[in-house]
Amino acid sequence: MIEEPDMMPLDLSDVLDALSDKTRRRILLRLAVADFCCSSFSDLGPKTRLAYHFARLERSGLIHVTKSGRRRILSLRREQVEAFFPGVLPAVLQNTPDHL
Amino acid sequence: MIEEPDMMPLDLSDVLDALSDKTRRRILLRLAVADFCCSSFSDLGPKTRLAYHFARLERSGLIHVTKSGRRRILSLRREQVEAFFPGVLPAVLQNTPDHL
DNA sequence: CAGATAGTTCAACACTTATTGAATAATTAT
DNA sequence: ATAATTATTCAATAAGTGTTGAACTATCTG
Repeated sequence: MIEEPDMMPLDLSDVLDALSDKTRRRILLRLAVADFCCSSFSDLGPKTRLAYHFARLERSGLIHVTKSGRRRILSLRREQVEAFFPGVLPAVLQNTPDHL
Repeated sequence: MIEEPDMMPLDLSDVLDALSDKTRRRILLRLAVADFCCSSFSDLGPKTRLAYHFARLERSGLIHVTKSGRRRILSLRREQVEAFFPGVLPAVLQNTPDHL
């Protein structure tokens, strides 16, 4: 099995728009530490609201979602984002407080 | 006359939202080089459309507008943005191509 | 099989955004 | 005062955003 290159091109407007929401930034901040499943974020809002933001993050290309049993594992597409727009994601996340 | 501190607080969501538009990023890219009046950007779109984007940039706190005769001079609030969200603006502008 | 778990999709709603043409205001020049 | 320049404001329109509750799908457990 070869690693998927997963080089779907990113659009800076889409990325920044995805980053412009506080809930989405908080999600990304946690994913910068480790992968998590959707329900790990339940403290950030009701699941139906989160599902919307997960989908938003996925179609911007910032995260990747993998099915694992009945879970969906979210992971940050750090290298890809950095390859397209170096410096942007680190700068934004460094200015995103982790406290609720 | 004392310099205005002009420390109106910036909000990261507002800033990123302002940065998520390509036309607005192109405006900022030019303002990173020098101050310009509104009509200097006429190649980026009709004036009424630009007026909307100028207003959007101003209320996000990214630019400042000064009257000078019949002109309005736009300037980038670089220090203030950098003071609030270090690294964000440079990272975004470095990933914004200058060509049309 | 039934029941719980994990998560999405849908429809409805209120709100915001971006764009355009027409009208307007302010300033300067003749 | 008239006209030109610079730029904004307004109303209308079309499309996108974020939120919610209800319904749904899929998976696992007993």
